[in-house]
Amino acid sequence: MQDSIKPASRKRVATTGTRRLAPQEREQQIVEKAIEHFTRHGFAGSTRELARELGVTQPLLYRYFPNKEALIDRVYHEVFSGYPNWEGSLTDRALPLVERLHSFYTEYARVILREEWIRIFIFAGLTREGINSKYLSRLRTRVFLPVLAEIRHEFGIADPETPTQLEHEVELLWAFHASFVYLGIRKWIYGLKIPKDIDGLIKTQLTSFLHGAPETMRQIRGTMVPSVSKPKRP
Amino acid sequence: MQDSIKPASRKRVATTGTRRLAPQEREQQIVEKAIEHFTRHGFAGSTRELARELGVTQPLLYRYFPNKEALIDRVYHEVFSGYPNWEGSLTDRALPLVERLHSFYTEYARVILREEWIRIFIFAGLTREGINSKYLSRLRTRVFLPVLAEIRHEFGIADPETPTQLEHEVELLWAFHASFVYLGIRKWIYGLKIPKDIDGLIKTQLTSFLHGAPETMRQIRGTMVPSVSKPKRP
DNA sequence: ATGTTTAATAATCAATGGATAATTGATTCT
DNA sequence: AGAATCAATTATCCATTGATTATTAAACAT
Repeated sequence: MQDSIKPASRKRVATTGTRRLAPQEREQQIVEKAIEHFTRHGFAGSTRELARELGVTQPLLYRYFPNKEALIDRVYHEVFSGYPNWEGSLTDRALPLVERLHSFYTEYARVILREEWIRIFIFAGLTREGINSKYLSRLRTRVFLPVLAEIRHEFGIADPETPTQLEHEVELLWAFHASFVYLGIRKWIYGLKIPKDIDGLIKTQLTSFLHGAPETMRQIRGTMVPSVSKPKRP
Repeated sequence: MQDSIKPASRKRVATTGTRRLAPQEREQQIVEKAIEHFTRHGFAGSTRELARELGVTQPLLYRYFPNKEALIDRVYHEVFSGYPNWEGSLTDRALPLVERLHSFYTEYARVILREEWIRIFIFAGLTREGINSKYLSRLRTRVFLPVLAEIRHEFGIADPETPTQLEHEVELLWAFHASFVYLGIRKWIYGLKIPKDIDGLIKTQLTSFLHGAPETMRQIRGTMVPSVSKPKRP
């Protein structure tokens, strides 16, 4: 079992029957397998089976986490934290808007089209009400609103005149965004095949979006008259 | 099933403490509450709590369903069956395409934006691999492909020349479709507010889609050259 | 009324799963 | 080498849950 020989520093390289790891290592190992486990079975996945997958007894988990809930929290944050300022480049007008959007969504897709991202996000939404709100409101302020501003700038569209007009614009962005998230849902929840060429896909959707959205934003201005309803001007 | 005609027909009108219902009624009652129950808690929701919500003992459920699995199956089919030929009107060229799409998606949204539809569909996808395939392949053949054909016809676009081109077109439709499904996901899974004016929203998305998609379909023809790669013609 | 049918309950089982306490044994320090 | 430390296991508890069996009692037929 233990390759006892050697100076103490000789850590066992995670063969089966791994015993007595450094706490830090063991914790990391648990978290990683827990992500895998909860990704597959949801948060209802049992600690016993998780322990089995780790090749470890179930009570050991309780040395590292006070209860199952704490482990779940850790898993959630491990998956959804630590993406710093991704969105920064969206407003860099040195580059053409299409390119900015393309490179942002390329990176974004790379992250969210992973099995654990999609499934854990959805599992979390289903069973822990409101837990995703922080992520989603960041998405709105750091992506949706800036992108809308860039589109208005690029296509010379006036700012929205009412909150309702703004919300309609935001909906256009939700729709665009959804086309990528739903790709992940189709793959990792419905079990469908999706195109391999994600990059080509992003280009196509982007083309479609940039043809459709600006024109629609203009119409939103024209149709949805602000406060005191003016007569429509044809 | 003797529906004993006559005076005897005086059934207790489901006050609390309802005992001894006609089997048919009881079964219906169980199914309805089960839809509610599994919608909220997923298929992991316990039969005991379901029984409690019904005001009935848990073993009674086993008089009506051989096991929990059978009840779940029934719930699934109750929610996702029995929508006959919805899609028929999509190809009725007597009406303008915009109107056809508008009325189809109005009706479609009315159905899928319900809590039980969204949540049970997702719960099912997450825990029973492939169970949604039948529904989804019907969606493709009865909605996506016909709509694409109608768009080509309306905008004078040639048929796709390769399977890949077709799949890119289908992706455009998935994206459009996703904008509605994701509305339900935002509401019933993320717990976000969504616009009240769904009808206005459908119109906006439709405008955007019909501005963007046809143009993109033309580009797909131009860019993705069939089999033996011809030189691009500008 | 009386007996038959059967909807519904009471009682109970066995398996599962989260959590705790006591024990073992590998590693490290002196 | 021997003692101390603490990672990991063993044993066990108890609540929950799907499922079965035996019993009760409401409704109907005669």
